[in-house]
Amino acid sequence: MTTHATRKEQSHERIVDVAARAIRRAGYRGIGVADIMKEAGLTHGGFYAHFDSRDALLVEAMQAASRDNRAALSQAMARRMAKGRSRFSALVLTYLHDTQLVQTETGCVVAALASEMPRQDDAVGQEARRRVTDLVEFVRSALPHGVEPEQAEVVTATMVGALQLARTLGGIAGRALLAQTRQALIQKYQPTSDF
Amino acid sequence: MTTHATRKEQSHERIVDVAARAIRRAGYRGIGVADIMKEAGLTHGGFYAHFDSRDALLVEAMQAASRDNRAALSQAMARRMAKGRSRFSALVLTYLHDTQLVQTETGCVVAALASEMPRQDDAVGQEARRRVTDLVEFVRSALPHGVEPEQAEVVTATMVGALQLARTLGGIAGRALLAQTRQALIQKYQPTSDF
DNA sequence: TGTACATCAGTGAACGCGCGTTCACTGATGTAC
DNA sequence: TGTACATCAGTGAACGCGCGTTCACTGATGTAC
Repeated sequence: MTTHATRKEQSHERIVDVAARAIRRAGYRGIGVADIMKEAGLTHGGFYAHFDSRDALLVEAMQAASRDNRAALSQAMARRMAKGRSRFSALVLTYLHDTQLVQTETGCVVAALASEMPRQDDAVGQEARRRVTDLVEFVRSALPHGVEPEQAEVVTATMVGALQLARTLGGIAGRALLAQTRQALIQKYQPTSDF
Repeated sequence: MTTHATRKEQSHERIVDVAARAIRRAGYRGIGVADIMKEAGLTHGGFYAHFDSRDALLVEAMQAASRDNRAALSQAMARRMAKGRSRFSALVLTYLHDTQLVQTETGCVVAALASEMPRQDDAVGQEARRRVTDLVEFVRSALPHGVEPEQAEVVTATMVGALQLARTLGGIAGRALLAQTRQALIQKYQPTSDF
């Protein structure tokens, strides 16, 4: 709980950060322990001094991915709100921005892994559920006044689904899908053009 | 193109059918060639007399999964329409029915694999894009009169996302998310209560 | 109807490879005096 | 300030295992006459 982390803590953080990007880029099973360690500038042997198992790393990686993405999301939203956008519009425009099509590895961990999440057991599955509920709560906190809080689940599903389908389609079709979804969400929940 | 398939064609169909369920249950990488063959009542050696590669099977499996699910979907929708539901309401109520929470292996292949789809190359990636566009077109064909056709993408994203999040959450939370999404979609696009 | 042979569909051992995990060891850092 | 030693963080070889793929072979089915 101080400013200067030990050598080991720095390594730990680096490994988790590499894994947080790797799972979003390649999926839960898309990258191995050895490659993660190499990308963190280490050799694979040292891994188990940091984590009990590969699954334990996945849990920490999901947390880190969520924390980092939430910070970036909030920052980008703040910029839009400073320009007069409502919090809800800022969320939709940021979460479904065209750049999200290719920024999978620093993007939303739920969108990156949603269809793999139901298959995860134990600690990984539990952490996946937390990531979904956290995202839903974040969306709920950004709903415009007057909108029923129960709409948070629907808005979250729409945004997560749209990002996945757009990434699958790619290119022009993907960008069109994102644009239509942005417009539809804002038009439905924030029809008074923003303020 | 006749009624009685050869011995080999029957095996081929059985393998594809097993794979179509396996990828929806476990993901693209969740089951191996040997296990698929065993589940089809064969041994793994014969696999390459049927397919050029594992990827070639995945392509056929996605097609079969889509075809079978579309048939089941249409049938269940027809039952609801016979009871007075509109085509759109029937689609939403069927696609987001509570039973879909656990029927992953016979359910929608897009919902089962959406977050893995953007990572697939070549033939598998191409088939994944086809499965997405096909689903969007099916949804478009079910939109109520008067709704802009461009809404098909948004509705599809909402349904696919909702099914994934609900499956991740599971249990009561999952069913609540499905119910809210069903209600929101029908209320928005088919507010005149159905007919 | 029966025999001889070709083709077909599937078998099971083997391959090279990459994975998660373990472990004996090493070199660097920190502490005691 | 310097020496001796303990601890710490990371190394790299090795393990058992499962995977996709290949291939020589076998038994069953179908065809020719």
